[in-house]
Amino acid sequence: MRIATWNVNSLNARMERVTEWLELFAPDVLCLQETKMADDTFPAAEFTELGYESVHHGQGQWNGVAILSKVGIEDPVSGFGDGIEEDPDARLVWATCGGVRVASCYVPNGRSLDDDHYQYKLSWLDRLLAHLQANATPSDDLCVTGDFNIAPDDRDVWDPKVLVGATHGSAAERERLQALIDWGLVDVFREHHDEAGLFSWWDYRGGNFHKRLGMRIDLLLTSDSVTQKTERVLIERNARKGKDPSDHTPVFVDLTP
DNA sequence: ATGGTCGTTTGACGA
Repeated sequence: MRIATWNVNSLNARMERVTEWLELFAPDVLCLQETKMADDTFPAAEFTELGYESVHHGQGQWNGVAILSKVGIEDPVSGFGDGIEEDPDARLVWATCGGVRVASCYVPNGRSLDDDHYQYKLSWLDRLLAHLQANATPSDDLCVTGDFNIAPDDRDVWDPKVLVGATHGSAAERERLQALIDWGLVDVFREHHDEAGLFSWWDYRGGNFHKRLGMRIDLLLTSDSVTQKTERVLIERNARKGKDPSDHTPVFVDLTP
């Protein structure tokens, strides 16, 4: 089973690239982030024609997350569903696909360390952990994936200096990510690759992709049973090339049956 | 020279 994640930076703008990628890589599950559309404009019928069931949690011009699956969409949940005040942003959707509980997450960017949005980012990550504690156990088959807007360590950014005094690598963010890992998840990409400089996002500006100036912020966090079944984890860098790419490229994991 | 690019959109703002 192949589970992929991709921040598409507008599904309207990216639909051709997404359908092309589905045909080329035939993931069983594809988690999307930043669809930037409302539920009533999500192109579910087009995905059905390609063999995918789907669930979308959108709001309109910003945010929006989805899960596409060829192996079933069971028990979909949008948002945290924890009875506390609803998240104002559409950033989380869950579904069980082929026996794996999958989350498509779009963690808040944070903007800057002195911005209210940074506190929202930290509290959002706290709430994700609380949601896991309340709704899952580490012995479940879990794949919590998406755009975390966190570079887990200094190998995951082209120059660690850009993270000094900035978001994406602050101690508080990395502590939140570590708390998810301590609960019972693994950044499964790092089970298979040690090198620095393997990125999933590159700023559109300044030719950063071609200069290899990026970050690895799109993560697949797997529970132990899923980690044990992992054959490979790949960043599909070619999807960042060519006409009208997203600024993120897909990352996927292949599991043995 | 203190920007650079895309997306939402038609004036800025978010990433």
